[in-house]
Amino acid sequence: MSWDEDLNERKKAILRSIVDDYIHTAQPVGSRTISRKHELGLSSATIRNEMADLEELGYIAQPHTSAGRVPSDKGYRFYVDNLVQVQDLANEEMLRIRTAMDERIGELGELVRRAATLISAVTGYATVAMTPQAEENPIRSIQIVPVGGQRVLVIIVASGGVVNSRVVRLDAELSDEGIHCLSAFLDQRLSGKAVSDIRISLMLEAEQELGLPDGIVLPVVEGLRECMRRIGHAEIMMDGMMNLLNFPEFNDLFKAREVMDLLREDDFLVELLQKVGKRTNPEVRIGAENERRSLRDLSLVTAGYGDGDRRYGAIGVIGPTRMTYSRVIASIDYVRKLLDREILRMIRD
Amino acid sequence: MSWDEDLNERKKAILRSIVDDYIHTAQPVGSRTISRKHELGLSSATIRNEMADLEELGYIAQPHTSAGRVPSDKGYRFYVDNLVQVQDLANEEMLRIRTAMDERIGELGELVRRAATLISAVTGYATVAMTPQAEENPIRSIQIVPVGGQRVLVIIVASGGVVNSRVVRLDAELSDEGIHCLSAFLDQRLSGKAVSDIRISLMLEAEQELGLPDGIVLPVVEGLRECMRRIGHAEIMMDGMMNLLNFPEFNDLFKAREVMDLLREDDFLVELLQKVGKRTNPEVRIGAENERRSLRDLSLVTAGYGDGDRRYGAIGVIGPTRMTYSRVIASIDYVRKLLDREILRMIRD
DNA sequence: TGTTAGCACTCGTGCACGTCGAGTGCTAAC
DNA sequence: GTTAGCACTCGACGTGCACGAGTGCTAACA
Repeated sequence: MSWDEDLNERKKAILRSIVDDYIHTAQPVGSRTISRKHELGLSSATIRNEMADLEELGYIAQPHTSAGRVPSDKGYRFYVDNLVQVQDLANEEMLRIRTAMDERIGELGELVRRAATLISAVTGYATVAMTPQAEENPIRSIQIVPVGGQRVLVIIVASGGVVNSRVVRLDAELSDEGIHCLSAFLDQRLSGKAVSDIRISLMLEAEQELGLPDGIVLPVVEGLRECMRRIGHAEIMMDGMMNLLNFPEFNDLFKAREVMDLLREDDFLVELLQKVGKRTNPEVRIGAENERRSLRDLSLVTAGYGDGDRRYGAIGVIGPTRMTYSRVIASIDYVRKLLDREILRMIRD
Repeated sequence: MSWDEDLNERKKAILRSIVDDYIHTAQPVGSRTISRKHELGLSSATIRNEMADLEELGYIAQPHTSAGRVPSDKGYRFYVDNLVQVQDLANEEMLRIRTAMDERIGELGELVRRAATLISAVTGYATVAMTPQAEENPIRSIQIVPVGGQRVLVIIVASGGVVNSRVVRLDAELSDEGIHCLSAFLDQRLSGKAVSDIRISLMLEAEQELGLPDGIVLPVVEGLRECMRRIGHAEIMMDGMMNLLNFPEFNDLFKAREVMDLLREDDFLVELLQKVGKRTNPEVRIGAENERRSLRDLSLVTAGYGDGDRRYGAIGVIGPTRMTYSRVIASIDYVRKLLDREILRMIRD
């Protein structure tokens, strides 16, 4: 759209005032309010005239005749595209985020979860995050480590350096050496392969060659499969959903439930975040720009992170359309950068 | 209390009818409803007389003059102690739970999380669960495993067979053999010790004796400490909070928020569940029997699980006072038994 | 003596109506 | 082009009223 032709500077200033005010109060904004609070040097009557124009152009709307104005989706869109000034987070906030993200965490999932927690703490909205996924990820190495009590820790490192592990209970006893041999065997046979290459023949071979009893190889392989399943499937992390209940737009319990239910649909969230996956710059989807009906009163700010190539995930903030876009965009962008850095640190080897 | 003297059989039957009905409808129960729905062979007038008595005795109450009756906390208490018939879950339900709990899961935390999910799925309420904790748990064994990219997996097994692991990024490069040596060194030096025995002297010793560069031992030890911290501190798992929004008693958004906020106070939940920790039989706390103000409209059913000795955790269901006690008690008891079994499997070695 | 039918009474719910005030659009004056 | 003034609109809120569910009480019945 060719926005700039539409609005002169004064209209822009007034629109900005309306949006800013509404973001804070959640109440329709009247002409008098603007002429008092914001120092535009204009009387309420003048502002009323401009507001009538803005309404005709579709940037704002009136909930009912004698109410103030409320930004429309188009109004928010213009605000986000042209009016909002994204400024860096405060130094303390950046420091806090950086410190929390910089604790030598070696597992991506843990890091992403932490990122989500930080973002919702900083913004006060709900955050969703998706871990990178890479189906048909070749196995780089496998290790089986005894942890006592007929249990072993199954560790898998996939290409790209993703690690996953799981404690598995065996159905039979096996010496530490036996476990070590099995570990070496599986590592040697499966390195470079995909998990779908694990076949029954391989399992039988392992049992025969190493002289293993029943009840060893099967649980281990099940564990490997589960680990690879977790690596291959994107994992969704969430935080701060309860924050949403603070906002008056969720006073309608039905709406609140609708959104909460939506946020439990992992499949939907995966699809949503995959779409934005590769776009690193924060992207804003406002109200009805969202396809899902239950999101049409909400806004979504998303950004992708990743290694710049195959492995990418995304983070997103969900809040009312009158969210503090500048702050949200700044936070999400900052955290994204940190994630990018960490992911590069992890895969370099 | 010496309940039985208070109520004759007919009063008991009427009280049971009131509670049963109210649990389903959440509407005050009138005398006519009872005389129609429940086949007691009594007219509404008779029932009215009995209800007046029950009210005087404090078992039921009237929200206002022309409304039906609602069970009081005392009424629920009597119902739970004397009237409710706990019956086993349906066979399919038990099977479903058993199958999900029986997947050779070797890590207690994972198991407990699954237990919580199952309980809230079966009951339709919210579930909280606490993992066993054992502060000052001696270390049984330590293993450090390279996973590529200057990262190692730090694995700790504490007494009682609890396993915890974490991927840690090192600040310097180290060969696989070097890592192996460090692993053996730490394992040998720290087995049987508590985590508080890790001193700077030990770390310096490790660096000198093994000729390690800076940036290796510190991250590893930090990782160990974090693992032990997780093992030592009880972890709280939750599931099904959103279920609560379904119930009309949460239509008051303020109340809903209050409860949700409470459920985020891990400290409070730990304290709560620790109190019941060792009592294995399901215990019911109704309404005002709870100390916390925000729980006074809710009921809590809890049960402890563990090895019968030092290590114990607890699970609990939170719902409106008009919860389906029989079902909740049955579910929680069944899951508890399975947890007991698994925990014994894990520590035997 | 226990049970029941009948009836007056209570009180929350839903609806119509009136008042109040915030905010608007329009007009005329500056 | 800007602003003061004014009539108008409409939601919020309070009041009054009819309705109905449910009660307690009394008197009749078994």
